[in-house]
Amino acid sequence: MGRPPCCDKEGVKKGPWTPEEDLVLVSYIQDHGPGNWRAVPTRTGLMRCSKSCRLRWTNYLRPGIKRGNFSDQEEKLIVHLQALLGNRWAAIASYLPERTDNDIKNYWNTHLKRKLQAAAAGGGDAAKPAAQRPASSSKGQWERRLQTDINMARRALREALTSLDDIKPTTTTQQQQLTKDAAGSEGVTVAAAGAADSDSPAASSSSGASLSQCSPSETGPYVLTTANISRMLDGWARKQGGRASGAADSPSSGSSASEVSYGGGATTTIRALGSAYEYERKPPVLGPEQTPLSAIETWLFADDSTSNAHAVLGVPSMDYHF
DNA sequence: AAGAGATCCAACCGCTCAGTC
DNA sequence: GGACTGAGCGGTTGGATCTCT
Repeated sequence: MGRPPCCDKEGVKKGPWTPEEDLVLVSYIQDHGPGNWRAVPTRTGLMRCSKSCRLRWTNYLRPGIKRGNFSDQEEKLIVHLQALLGNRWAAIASYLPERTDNDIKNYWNTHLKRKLQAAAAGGGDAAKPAAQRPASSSKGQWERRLQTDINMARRALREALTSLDDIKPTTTTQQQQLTKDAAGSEGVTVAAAGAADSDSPAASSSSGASLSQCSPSETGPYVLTTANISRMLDGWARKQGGRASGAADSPSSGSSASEVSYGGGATTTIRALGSAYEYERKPPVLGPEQTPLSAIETWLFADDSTSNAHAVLGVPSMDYHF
């Protein structure tokens, strides 16, 4: 039996989302939370497939998403997780809370795969994507396998993180700088989000992610706008019942505001209310004082019993041993 | 300056899984 | 237990942008 389409083909809009659509979706989710995607198009009036709405939210509008500019740590982690898990991008993304599976998948396909192929051609095949293992037919099966292999995963991740030590600066000041850089890119506070990572190469790349730093005169309004919507969401959810699109809510004391510019000049000021991901299912974004992988590392080394990891990664109370 | 090719990424498609009746 | 439905996942594609010649 053929599965019926999730939505009628007629009258369903496709292609890039407009800022107006984004706002409608964001406003709806502010009020109702993500979920029940089937109802979203009808309730919002969006001429979009429910799947499209969900995808737009999870991959672009969801708060706490970091775009582009993959760090060496993230890169290494992705490579090793891919080797362990195969192309299970959602599972891999679960270890990188700020990244979407789509983002990781794209990054893998456009950067890492090629890198590894080049590395393999160069002789070393240690990082060979071993994930050409046959995909299991059942999520339950692979989750069980994952459970079974959890220690192997931890070991491999330790190797990944340890090998970073060869890349990373090793002096104290350099480590501090590294931590600061990571924090700068991770601690996307509403006020300063646009200025994150200004010194990284990728920040000046052509990717849409970096465009959030550009002025409207430098970029089209759309990318800037959606980036700001995403940023706006970083602070949205604390106040129940408040609608950001209304922009009428008074900000809580001391909160910062982010301005969302639309189209050719109409500007909607969105008051950011602080960071609370009320409806967020992924783990919360790490604070600016943490390195981006510390949560993973904490997990990674949770059941080990030695203690030189912090010397390597600058993360306190983390064990690290071989 | 302009055209061709390469690159990147947002979005779509089709499938499977899980929950409900 | 089977049918149905919603949600999620991974593969793929279309088009915008960048780079090279």
